[in-house]
Amino acid sequence: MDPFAALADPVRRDLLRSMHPGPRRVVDLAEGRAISRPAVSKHLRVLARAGLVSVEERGRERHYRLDRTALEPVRQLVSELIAPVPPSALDALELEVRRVGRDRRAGLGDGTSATSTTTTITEDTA
Amino acid sequence: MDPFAALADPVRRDLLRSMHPGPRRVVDLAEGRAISRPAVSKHLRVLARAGLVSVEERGRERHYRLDRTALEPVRQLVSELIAPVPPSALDALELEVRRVGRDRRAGLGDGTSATSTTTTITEDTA
DNA sequence: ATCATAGGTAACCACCTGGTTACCTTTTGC
DNA sequence: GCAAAAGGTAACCAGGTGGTTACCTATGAT
Repeated sequence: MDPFAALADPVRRDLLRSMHPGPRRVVDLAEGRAISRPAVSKHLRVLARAGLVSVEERGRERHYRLDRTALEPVRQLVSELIAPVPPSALDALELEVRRVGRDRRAGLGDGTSATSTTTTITEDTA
Repeated sequence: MDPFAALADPVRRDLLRSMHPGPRRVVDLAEGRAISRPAVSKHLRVLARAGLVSVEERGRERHYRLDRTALEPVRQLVSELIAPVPPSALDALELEVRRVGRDRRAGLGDGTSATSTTTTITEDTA
């Protein structure tokens, strides 16, 4: 289970937030939640396998601690995607534009493209 | 579908990377991949519903463009979790430490805790 | 010694997900 | 006008996910 998949569940994200200030016991982590303790246990196992938490066994208690290093791939992807197109990639973009141009060669004189419609799909509550 | 869930799939992450330099057509996005075009279509719909991409219809082509703004919640969570414990939260940490101390009152004199074992679970290839 | 507490595991279940093939519509090229 | 290309949708299927209850072990408190 990679960190991305582990972060996909809102419960797990919230568990991580709970551990942010410091290690937490399973009972404490389960306390406020609507779901059962075994469910929390499962989520913690997922987080552990993703490397996002480490466990410290203290007697009968297990203290789960956030392991920030496993967030690195996520941080990296986000900055990679947020970053403006690097100069070195401008060639590729240029090529793409030229290829599209070739596809619709002779077509619509200016790029104002009357048929072009940009749509942002909004969660249609299906 | 929230952006976190959308990013959980490696194919979708790669699709986003493909769109990073600029908008891409569905055929182009499907080209290199092992999966069928309808499968790509489905992934694109998921990305669209998460707000991570927008579509520009150009005749029979649909150009999918990365929408960076939808990445904001992800970026925020990561920095929230990576950030060191803010001074204002130190009280909570303190309280937690004190509570644990109360729990094992009279117990183990120093904190060197012989029974304490920190374990980092590594993907056991189940 | 005994009882409560912490917490993991197993078995089960409903539902979602990601993939497929088949098919359909619309636009474009000739 | 007609064939090809772009791409969405439907129906279907296997497998994963998240939840539950029941149960078990181990540690700590009295």
